[in-house]
Amino acid sequence: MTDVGSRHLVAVLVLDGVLPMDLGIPARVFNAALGPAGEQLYTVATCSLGGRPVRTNQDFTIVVEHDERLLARADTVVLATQEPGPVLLATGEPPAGVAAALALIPDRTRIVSLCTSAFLLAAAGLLDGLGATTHWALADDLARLFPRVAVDPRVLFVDNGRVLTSAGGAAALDLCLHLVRRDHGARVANGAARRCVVAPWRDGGQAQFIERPVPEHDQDSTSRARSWALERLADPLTLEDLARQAMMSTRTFTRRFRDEVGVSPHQWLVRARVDRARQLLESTTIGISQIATECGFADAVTLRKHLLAETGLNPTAYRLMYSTPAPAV
DNA sequence: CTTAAACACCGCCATG
DNA sequence: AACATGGCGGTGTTTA
Repeated sequence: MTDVGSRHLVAVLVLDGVLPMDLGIPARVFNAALGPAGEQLYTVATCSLGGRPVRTNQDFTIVVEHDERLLARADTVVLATQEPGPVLLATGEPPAGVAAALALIPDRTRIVSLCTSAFLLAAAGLLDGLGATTHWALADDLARLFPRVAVDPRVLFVDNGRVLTSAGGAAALDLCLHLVRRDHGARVANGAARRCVVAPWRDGGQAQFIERPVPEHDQDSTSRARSWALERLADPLTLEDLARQAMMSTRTFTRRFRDEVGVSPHQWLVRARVDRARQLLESTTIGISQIATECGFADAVTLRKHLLAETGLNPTAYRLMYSTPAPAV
C-alpha cells in the first residue's frame, strides 16, 4: 500500500561511525512499527558525521549517501551520540562539523536527542528557552553550560513538539515509543513494543513524562473509567460497567479504548488484575485463592491460568521467585 | 478433560 | 464530504 518513498524517514545521527548499543536498540522501535497490513511505517537510516561509516549489527536500513542529503530529507532526526567529550563539557563547544550538520536540518524536521545527545542540541541553540532532559549524571553539567535550557532531570523525556529530549537508558526507548504512539496511535506503538521485546506501554495512570506544548493534547476519554476500575478490581466488572463510567455505549467505549490504550478493555482488565495479584504474591503471604478473590478472579484456577500466560510461572513458583523475604519484626 | 452459556471483540453500516 | 456514534450479529474467548 504505502510506497517506500512516502514512508516517514528517521535519520539516526551518530559521530565517527559509533552507534552506542544502548541507543541503537531504541531506534529499532521505528523499524518494528508496522501498519495494519504489516507494512513498515518508518525507514530508519543511520548517518555518520566524521567520515567513518556506521558500523552496526542492528537491522537498520543503511542508506549510503551523503550525510547532508539525508539530514535534509529526513522527517525525524535522532541524535544517538556517545557522551560529550571533555571539550564539550568544559567549554560548551561541540565537535567539529556538528553545528554545520544540524544547520542542514530543515525547520519542520522533528529533532530528537537520546541520552547525552542533548548536549549537541543545546550547543546548537536548539533548546534555548525549552524544557529538556538528559542522563541524570550529566544533567547538572547541561544546566551549567547552557543556562537558557530548562533542564529537568526527573522526567523520562520532554516533548516540546518539534524538539524532544530523553533521559538515559530505558527512557530513550520510552521516547521512541512515545513518538510512534503520537504518529500512529497506541495500537501500533504496542505492537512495536512487543516486537522489540520491551515492556508494553505503561498505563497512562502514572505517566512519568511531561508533555509540554503538544498540539494534540488528547485527554484520554477512557482514563476515568480505567482508574475507576482499578479501585474496584475485586468486583466483577463488565464491559458495560466501564462504558457506563465513561458515559458511552459499549461499542464506542471499546473502540476508543483500543485507540487510546492499545489493547481491548477486557485484556487490559485481566492484565490489571494479574498485576495486582503479582504485587500481593510478592509482598504478602496471603493464600492463593484469597489473592484470586481480592483481584477479581473467580477462583485460584483462573488466577493461575492468567498468571501463567503472562509470566510463565504458576502462583507458587512466582512467589518463590520474586517474593522479598519478610523483614524481621 | 469437555461443554454450554455468557461475555467480549470488531467489521459492517445506518444515522446524526 | 468527512467524521463520530452506536446497534447488529458473526466469531472468538472466558467462565462455570
